[in-house]
Amino acid sequence: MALDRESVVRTGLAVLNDVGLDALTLRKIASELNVQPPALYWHFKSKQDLIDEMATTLMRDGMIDIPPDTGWRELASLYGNGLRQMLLRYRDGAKMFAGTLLRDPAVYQQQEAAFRIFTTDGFSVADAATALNTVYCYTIGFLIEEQAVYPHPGERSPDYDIAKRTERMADLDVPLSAEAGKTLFDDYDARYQRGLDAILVGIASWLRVAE
Amino acid sequence: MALDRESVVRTGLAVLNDVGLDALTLRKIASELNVQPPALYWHFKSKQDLIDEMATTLMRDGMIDIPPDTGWRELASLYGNGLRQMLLRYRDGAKMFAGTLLRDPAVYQQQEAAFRIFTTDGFSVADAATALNTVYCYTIGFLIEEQAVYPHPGERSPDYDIAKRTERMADLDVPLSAEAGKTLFDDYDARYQRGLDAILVGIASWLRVAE
DNA sequence: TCATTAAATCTAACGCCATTAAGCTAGCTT
DNA sequence: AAGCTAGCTTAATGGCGTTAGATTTAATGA
Repeated sequence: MALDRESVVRTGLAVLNDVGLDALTLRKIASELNVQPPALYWHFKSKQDLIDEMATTLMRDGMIDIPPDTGWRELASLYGNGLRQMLLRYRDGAKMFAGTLLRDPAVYQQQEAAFRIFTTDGFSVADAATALNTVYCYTIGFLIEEQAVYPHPGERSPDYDIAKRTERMADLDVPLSAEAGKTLFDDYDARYQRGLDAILVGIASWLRVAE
Repeated sequence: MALDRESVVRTGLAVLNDVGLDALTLRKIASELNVQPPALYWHFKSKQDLIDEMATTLMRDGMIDIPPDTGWRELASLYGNGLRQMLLRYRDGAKMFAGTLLRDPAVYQQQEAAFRIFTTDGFSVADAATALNTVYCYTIGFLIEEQAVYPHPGERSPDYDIAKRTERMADLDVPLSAEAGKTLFDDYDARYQRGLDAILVGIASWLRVAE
C-alpha cells in the first residue's frame, strides 16, 4: 500500500499533463494509481480539494530563494518569470491556478519577504500589494492565452492555426490586425517580457511621485 | 416555436448569471426555454459552441464607439475599462472568456481601429499589438480574481472571508501580508485602475525610446 | 494468542451530465 | 394531395462526481 495525499497529487499532476484540465477525472487518477475512484475520498473531500492541493504543490515546487540584496524591480521580475515558468510546467497550469485560493503558510512567508523588499525600497504596503498583484494578474492572463495556443511548450494547438486566421481576415480589410497576428501568436517569451517590463516601468513611477 | 441561436444564447447568459460557469448545463438552459436538451443541438454543435457564442455576444454587446481624435492612451484606458465592465456583467464572465477564440468579424474591425490609432501615434504594429495584449491579459487575470471574490458586484463570496484570512495569519508572523490583505480583497475599482495606469506609463516609454 | 479497533480500501449505486440516434410533426413546396 | 424538411421529441449511451455500506488490512491491548 502507500497511497497518501502526496502521491495522489503527483499522479493528478501527471494526468493533468496528459489530458488537460477538462478531461482530468478522478477515475483516471484512480486508475493510474491502481485503485477504485472512491478511495481518493479518504484523502480528499472533493475533486476541488485535490485540485487545490495540486495548485499548492505546483506553487511550492516553483518557489525560488530570493538572493540577498535583491531590489524590488529584480524581485518583481523574478516573481513574474518564476510564476510563468511554474505554470508552464503543466498543461492548463494557469487555468488550474486561476481563482484558486492558496492556504499554504509557505506562500504567505514568501510573500512577506517580497513585501519587506518593497517597503525597504520605499513603497507603502498597499503599493507593494498592488504592484505584485498587477504582475500576478498579467501573468495569469498571459499564460491562459499562451497555454490555449501551446498546451505544451513547443506544441501548438491545432485550434490556433495562423494561416487559417489570416485567411479568415483576407476578405475583411483589416491589414493591421492581420499583421498583428504574427506578433500575437508567436514569440511568447519575448512578448511576456516586454509586457512585464512595461508594468515595472509604471510601478517605478509610483516611487518617484512619493519622493 | 421560435427557438433560434440568439434566444438560446440570451437564456444561456441568464442561466450563467444565476448559477455560475461550473453549474451551467444544457439541461438548465433547455428547461428555461421549455424545450428538451437535445433540441439545442439543432442550433449548436456542442456546449462549447454555445459558450463561444455567448462570449462573442458579450463582446459584441460591450463594444463601444471610439470617439474621434482619441489618443492611444485614452483608447487603451477605454479598452481596459470597457473590457472590465463587460466581463462584470455576468457571473464568471472572465472565466468564460479566458482562452476563448473569437471569430466575429466585428471584433477584428474594432481591433483594426485601435491599431490605426496606435500607429498614428507613432507605435509600430507589433508594439501596438503587444500593448493591447498586455492590457487584455492584465484585465482578464484581474477579473478572474475579482469575480472569484465577488461572483456578483457587491456580493462577496463566503470563501473569501477577510476576517478568517487574518485569523489564519495571526500565528504566522507575517504582518505585512496581513496588512496587504486589506488592500487585496477590497476596492477593486481603484486597484484595477492603478494597475492599468502603471501599464500605460510603461507603454508610453516605448514611444520615447523610439523617437 | 486472540479479540477489538481503527484506517484504508472495496463494491454498488445514485443522480446528473453531454451527446447521439431515431422517430414524430407541423408547415411549405410542388 | 404528396412529399420534403426544419425543428423538435423520446429513448438510450457512456461517463462523471459523489455517497453508503460492506470489507479487508494492520495495529493494539488483554
